Amino acid sequence: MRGRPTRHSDDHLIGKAQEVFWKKGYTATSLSDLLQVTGAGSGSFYNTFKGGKKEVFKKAIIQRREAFDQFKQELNTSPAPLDLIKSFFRSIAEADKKEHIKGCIIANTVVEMSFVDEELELEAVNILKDVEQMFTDTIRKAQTSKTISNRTDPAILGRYLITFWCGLNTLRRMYPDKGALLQQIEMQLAVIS
Amino acid sequence: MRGRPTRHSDDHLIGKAQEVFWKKGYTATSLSDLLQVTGAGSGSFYNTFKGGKKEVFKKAIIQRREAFDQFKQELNTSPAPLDLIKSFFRSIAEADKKEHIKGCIIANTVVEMSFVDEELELEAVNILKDVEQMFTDTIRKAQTSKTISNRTDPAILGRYLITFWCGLNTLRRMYPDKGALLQQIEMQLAVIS
DNA sequence: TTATTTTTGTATTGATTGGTACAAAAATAA
DNA sequence: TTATTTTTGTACCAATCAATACAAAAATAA
Repeated sequence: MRGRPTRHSDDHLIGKAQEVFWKKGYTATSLSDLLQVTGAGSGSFYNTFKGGKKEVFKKAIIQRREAFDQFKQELNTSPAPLDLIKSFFRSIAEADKKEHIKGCIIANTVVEMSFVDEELELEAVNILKDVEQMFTDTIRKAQTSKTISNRTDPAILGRYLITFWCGLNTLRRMYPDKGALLQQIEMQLAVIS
Repeated sequence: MRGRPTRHSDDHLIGKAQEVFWKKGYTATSLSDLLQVTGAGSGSFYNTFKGGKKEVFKKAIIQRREAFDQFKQELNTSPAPLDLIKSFFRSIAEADKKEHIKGCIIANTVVEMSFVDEELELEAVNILKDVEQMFTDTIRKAQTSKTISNRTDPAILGRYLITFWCGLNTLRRMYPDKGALLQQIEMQLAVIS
């Protein structure tokens, strides 16, 4: 391939941009924020992302979807998939304060984008629905294999877990504290047993 | 009192501003948005709110706190306060689509302001904590009066309800639909019984 | 009436916004 | 080497941002 070598790979730019978007959200993140954190100049930046700020944000969101898809793969090969999901919830309590306050970038996006950008809103909503589907499927299997005794419709319990996830996204900011969060996580996970 | 009469009362300005903030959030709402929706000119606007955009937002938030305080008053004189809270949750399902997508301005603010404005973030967090306290107190009374049989620590159940409220704030955007929401609301309220 | 006070409307500010233009740099292909 | 291609860095752009300056308007007080 011809041309001057790239100093800033797409992944590097998206990764760094994601960090800022995760903290400040889409609207509050300025282009100069992105240029500063990535180290790229605006010429280089727009050469990479013709769609500008919105394109990078979308790619940052898609990167989170891919991380989720990878988790789903691990679930599929796990002997106890429901335990893996429960462990994931419990591990949230272990995060440090800054991570609590950042929350989940997908849930954040659903809240922020409602009347700001329809396309980005839908993208984020669809990811949450995929996560919900994963919850539902896993719970259904756990019911079939008699791993859990709760016989409530798995669709309702899956929706219960995604609601908990989104609630946790705010609770973590109210109480960015391991003890408080773990107590609530254990109480809510006990429903799925 | 001397001086030219006010065409735009504080309450009118705050009320109209609140509508825009509720939909678009703090950052995405521009001053010209506010001037357009209120009908005021920038001179008049800044004469009323020396603190500019931030002052109006704070007053819009405080107005929501006052609406909550009023609900708390009604709770205090109610013969069945827990039922009033449950009815409130159920009434959420009845809202129309636009209301679902707007969600709760306080929960929205907690999510948006994390790394944007510490003062506004704290203000919103404190309101949610007050709501949680109301949940906890009401549940404690219902346990004492043997209105409910669940003997879990009321602090945990109060925190459970505020987590549900915040989760609902995102679930409503995923499924702005009466049936889906009511099903989830009934399932989660059943825990408090 | 005249002086004073307050709100209103308009013009305008400087700073920041997202985004372009363009030439130099730095690689490969011919 | 020379031509071509792509990235980079800098200068710059129009539009919008939140906010101010200021005089006319419209009331009350003296």
